[in-house]
Amino acid sequence: MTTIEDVARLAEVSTSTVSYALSGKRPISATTRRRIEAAVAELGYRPHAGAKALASARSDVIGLMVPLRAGIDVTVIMQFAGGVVLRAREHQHDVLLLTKDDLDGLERVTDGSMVDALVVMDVEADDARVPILQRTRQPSVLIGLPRMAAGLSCIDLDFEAAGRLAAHELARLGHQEIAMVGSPPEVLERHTSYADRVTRGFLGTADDEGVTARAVSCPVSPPEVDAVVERLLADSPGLTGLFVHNERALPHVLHALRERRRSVPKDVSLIALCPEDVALSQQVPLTSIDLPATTIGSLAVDMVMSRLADAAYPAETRLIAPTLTERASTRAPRGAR
Amino acid sequence: MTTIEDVARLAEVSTSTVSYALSGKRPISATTRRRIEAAVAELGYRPHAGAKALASARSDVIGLMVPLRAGIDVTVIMQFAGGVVLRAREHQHDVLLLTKDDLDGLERVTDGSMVDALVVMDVEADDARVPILQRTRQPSVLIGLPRMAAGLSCIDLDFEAAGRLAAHELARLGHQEIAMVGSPPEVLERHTSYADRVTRGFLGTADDEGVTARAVSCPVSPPEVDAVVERLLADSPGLTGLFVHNERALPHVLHALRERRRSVPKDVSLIALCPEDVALSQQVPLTSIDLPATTIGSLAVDMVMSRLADAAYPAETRLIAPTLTERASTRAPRGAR
DNA sequence: TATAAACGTCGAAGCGCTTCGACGATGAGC
DNA sequence: GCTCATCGTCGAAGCGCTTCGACGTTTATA
Repeated sequence: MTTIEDVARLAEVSTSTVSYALSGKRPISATTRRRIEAAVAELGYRPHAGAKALASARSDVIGLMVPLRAGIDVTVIMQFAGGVVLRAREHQHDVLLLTKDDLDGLERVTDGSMVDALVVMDVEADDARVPILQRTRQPSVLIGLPRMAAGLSCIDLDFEAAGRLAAHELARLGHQEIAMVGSPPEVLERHTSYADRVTRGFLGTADDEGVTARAVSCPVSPPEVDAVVERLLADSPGLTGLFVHNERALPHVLHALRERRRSVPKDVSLIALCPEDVALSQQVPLTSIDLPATTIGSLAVDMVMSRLADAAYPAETRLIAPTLTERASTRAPRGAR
Repeated sequence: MTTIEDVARLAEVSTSTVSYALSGKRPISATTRRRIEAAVAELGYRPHAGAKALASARSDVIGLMVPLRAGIDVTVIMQFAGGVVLRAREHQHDVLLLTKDDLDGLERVTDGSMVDALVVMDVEADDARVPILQRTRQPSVLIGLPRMAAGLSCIDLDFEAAGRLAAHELARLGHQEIAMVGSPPEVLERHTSYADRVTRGFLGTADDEGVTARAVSCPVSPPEVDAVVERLLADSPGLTGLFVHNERALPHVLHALRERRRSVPKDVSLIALCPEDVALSQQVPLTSIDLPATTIGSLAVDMVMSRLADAAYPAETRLIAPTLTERASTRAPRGAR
């Protein structure tokens, strides 16, 4: 292994000079800097991460807590993670992968100074991780909104606004009876914050606009989705507008409608809340509200880096405004004015 | 931050004794061990990861290189990653997330001693990472088979056997004209090793069994999949058996068949090569060859840990035998004997 | 032109941990 | 009863890096 001392010897300077040249924390003359850079290149020097962490109290690693049990909207998770990793690299940081339920792991990496900061995904209303995060030295940002988050930064799509937007758009098109197909029961039971919020927004706005609306939970297996759609159509014969926030059920919802001879968008208009590529890879390109997971991941990293750079930087909550893109799955209902 | 010295003071022993008690590398009397454990618990002591890494030349972290650009079989990737993380924890290791194409990152974490070992996913025939891995001190295991892998361990599903198994099963059922719907063109162009291997197995065995077979590449967007199926049916009017190794195209293949009034399995038998939950979440439960991604991820970690524990442990290549589970998407063709 | 400020570099002191060698105290073997 | 290994513990020497204070040397400032 080549050390900073090797570099110093070859460049004929002291190790501290090498350190300063590399970190830029003190001015170094152009000529010695060049000599040092040459030595670094020649030896292929890379600082030892552990030594650096020990001496500087910075590991240059951020922790990312992901729900890793396959199943829940894998696409979304991967996009978040992708955004986080990419942006972390731009900030010269690596990413340590932690699983959502590994509370002990969380304490291990914070108390053991493995990570400088944390990004936490899939936050629930009363998330067990929140109290731990509140008492660690490391700044963290939650993707999602817990009930209580004093001192913690949060970021998320403004799901409530997304629900409102969907209801508003369906109402605007003239739909009088609409419904939301939401998250699987497990998710709702955990009170994963976004699920509650989107429902509230949807139902509230429908109410305001004088439109009949309901919201149903929806599992993800084809037969169960089919049953949900069956029941929905039976209970609401006049249903013409659907808002689906359930990535995995989405294709099966479309299939169930097709089976029942309900054409999208002729008989039923459908708005999806999902990543753009999911909306585009259905049989019909779906009018959708984008879930900009990559962007949110990147922003989460930016936030946490700001707090790392400046201890006085305040905790904040950011809600990303939803945008709706009209595609081929919505139109005015038959006989609308 | 509480240090080993705090623990030593409270337990009234030297720091080295604490270290030995915690690592178990030297015998410690039961009484002092108890005192130390009590002190550790009372202070909530966690060793500083950087200091430990510096002193012991072990970071207790393994690197995981993942193709993080969303798109390619997200489910599979997540399952691999899940298996890796879970098993790594069982070996007292954390996981550092690296992206596939970050070659510099690879060198940074190896040369900088950030990781003790590496698990590398989505390996191509001539993977640029292979030479780097060969010259690092850290052991690594590749998920996939590169053309040349001297000194590196590899593990993967035996994709060639999987191709053979699929062809054999279709032939056994009596299908005379079969086809394989394979990976997207991008994947094939990169010579991602599994794609080549599965095709070879499929065509070879079909040939041996005297069955007409072909293999086509297949993109993932619905219209493109539709076109592929269209062409396939046009070119092979007698086609009754299909083998699909393309998780993202899978639902659209099923849809395209349905559109053309080809019932599965009445008119066309279909075998999928994908994770079990994907096979089960289609409209028809699919006869499938399982891609045991979680298992492979776990095994990869076990392999790399063996090499870490024992420098003499040889590099090896392990191919997991495929298993086929019959479900509702296959049967003998009409009028077969 | 004298004087303070900024520049460029060095040496040394840690950061918190592991591990080697040493050393007294036991217990076994004969 | 004496030797010798083993046990249990300690002290000290690093691991490779950052950073503080110090100390010439320039360069501006008046």
